[in-house]
Amino acid sequence: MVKAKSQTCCTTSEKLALPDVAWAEDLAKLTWALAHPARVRIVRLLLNRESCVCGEIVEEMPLAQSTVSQHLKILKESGLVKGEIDGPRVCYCINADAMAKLKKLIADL
Amino acid sequence: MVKAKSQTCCTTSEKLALPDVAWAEDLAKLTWALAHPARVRIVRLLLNRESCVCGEIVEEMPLAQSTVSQHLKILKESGLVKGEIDGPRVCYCINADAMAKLKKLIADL
DNA sequence: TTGCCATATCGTATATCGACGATAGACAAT
DNA sequence: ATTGTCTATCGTCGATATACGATATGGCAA
Repeated sequence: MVKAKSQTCCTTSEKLALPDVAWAEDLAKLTWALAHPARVRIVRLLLNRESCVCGEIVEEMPLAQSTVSQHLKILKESGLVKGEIDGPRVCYCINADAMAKLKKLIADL
Repeated sequence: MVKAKSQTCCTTSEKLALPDVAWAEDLAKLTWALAHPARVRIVRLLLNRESCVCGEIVEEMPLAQSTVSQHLKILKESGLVKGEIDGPRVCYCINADAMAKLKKLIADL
């Protein structure tokens, strides 16, 4: 379809430093945590509510408790979410530092 | 370990509108495109170079040409990257609109 | 202790990812 | 037309994601 004339493309061809691999892995890890609609919704939920026990999250999602628990585990592993034991429940909340890091990495893209 | 006293958690408990499902899927689709270090590096490469033919990307990455092509396909499907046929080559570049959308969605989290 | 509740983990099935080599298709040059 | 180059797609493999129900764990209350 689109047929560009030669040389209209690829404006800069000087040698480019390879983007830092560790940095790419950092960002990929954080974005991967958000790479599923259920996890996006969980994060939104936590941001709206400040914090939230697991059971409330399960109620809001059309997923089994065990599935939600797995998503929460992934979010915890990414660092985006923290979980604190609060008696018989677990209270989840956003890790503001990790969220800020994600926002900065994306904004600086 | 960390043992919060009851009621120090879950500060807001009013009814919360379910985050928009379509919106969550939108963001998940974009973040998923970046959820792999190789794709993050490709995006960085394209941002640095304005545009870039496929072959140059392959040279920068420790991956087979077919693998890079697959990652590019995923990036195209997410909308983050556009590819224009330029004679025998394909010139890839960032879709600024999609990138702006991603940045806004993340910033507004 | 016993039982109850909330959460995590296990086990399993299916689907998708991510990698590669091989091959097909498109285009330019000869 | 033939050849060579560049890119996309196919086929395949192992690894991992995602979902669920069943079960284990941990804390609280009686």
